[in-house]
Amino acid sequence: MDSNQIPDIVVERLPLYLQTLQRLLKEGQETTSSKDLGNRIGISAAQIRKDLSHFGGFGKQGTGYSIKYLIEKLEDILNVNQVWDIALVGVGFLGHAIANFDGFQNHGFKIAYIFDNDPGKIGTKIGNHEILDSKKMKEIIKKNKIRVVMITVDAEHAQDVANHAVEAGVDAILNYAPVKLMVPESVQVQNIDPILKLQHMTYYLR
Amino acid sequence: MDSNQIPDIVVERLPLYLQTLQRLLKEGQETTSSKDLGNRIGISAAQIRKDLSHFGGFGKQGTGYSIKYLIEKLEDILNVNQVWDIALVGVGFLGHAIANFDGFQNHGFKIAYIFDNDPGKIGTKIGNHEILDSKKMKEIIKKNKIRVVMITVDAEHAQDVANHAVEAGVDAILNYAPVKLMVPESVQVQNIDPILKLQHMTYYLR
DNA sequence: TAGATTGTTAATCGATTAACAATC
DNA sequence: TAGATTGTTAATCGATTAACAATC
Repeated sequence: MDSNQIPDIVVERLPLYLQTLQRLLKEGQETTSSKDLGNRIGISAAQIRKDLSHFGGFGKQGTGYSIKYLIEKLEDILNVNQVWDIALVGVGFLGHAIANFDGFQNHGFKIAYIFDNDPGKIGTKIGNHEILDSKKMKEIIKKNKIRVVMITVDAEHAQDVANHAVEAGVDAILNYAPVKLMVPESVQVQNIDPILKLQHMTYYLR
Repeated sequence: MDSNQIPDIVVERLPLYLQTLQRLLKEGQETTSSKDLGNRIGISAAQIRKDLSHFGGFGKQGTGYSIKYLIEKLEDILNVNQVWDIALVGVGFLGHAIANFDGFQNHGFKIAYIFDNDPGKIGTKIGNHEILDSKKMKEIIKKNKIRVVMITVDAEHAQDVANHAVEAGVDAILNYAPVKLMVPESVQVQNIDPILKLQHMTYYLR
């Protein structure tokens, strides 16, 4: 166990470990080793052991790790042994796709509120969610203590939405707009931008 | 100029530099400095200069970088001074959203072919693209020398699609399915998975 | 017991930062 | 000229890997 600050690059790998372990469990496997897990993920066994050792000793010499137990531990560490209500802001094609995505539920998340500022959309439904007026976002986030927001509005409005969300008390933002959001240091931001990923790959295409 | 292998972590940052420079150009700015750019992106000026120095000297002492010139150079380096035709496979909500996204065009990409295996979808249209039968994917990719594929099918079918794409000659895959794809070393893979990003953030939420 | 695999320490490797001469 | 900023070298920092005693 290490009570110092955990490097963020280690934290970043934990969800990947969790995902892989969950797949193995589903496939009926009961134990794994750092070697096995590393092979599947494409990283070294040493790195997996080192990463996990920041949080404790979860394995047994000779036999490796109980998948079920390690999943539990990782869920605890990542705080996904609970369900986080998410507010989704922006109902374009992308927001619509995310609102209809059913993969969040089993992994610690739930789209709980959906906002848009288009009068033509407000009041209509996606699944069983009514689209709410963005004007009410701040109030509703505050009242329901929502801490996680997904932003799927266009680049021009993303910073505005982020500002309102932060004022309402949100402290994690998953941003799909192609802009760097300016937020207080205490607020987590992660970006998803397919263009950056594509351009990263085309570098290698000659 | 450095003729050795460029670290991938450097390559990964270049699209972000390009994106930021394009925004600055749009805002009417004509020159920038490593300090200015660093401030906007949230990294050090030294790192930007070091990164760029792998590819050549693009700036002028005292005045910094011509934004227009640096954009040109980065587009050359990233091979996005051309338009890459992309094949999109899987027309669920997400595939639909991507097919309708108009942000690719100006950044080096174009959705050129869309595939699905659902007879109810084949032959219907998204915008002016007809949805084609996945059975024809391999042939069409080969014939049209498509090198980039986006996979938006579910986790169970993603590896299958990847296999066919690779057999057809594709060498870059943007994968939205929550699985690690097994492909030859020569094939680039990038993953987009919102759950991993969300769990990365919830680690920090106490 | 013999084989396998952990958790941890030390060694290696690589990335970032600081500093500065060169020069616009 | 004086101020600003580059490109590059050396110093620092941090992450990954190798190795191994402990032990299931």
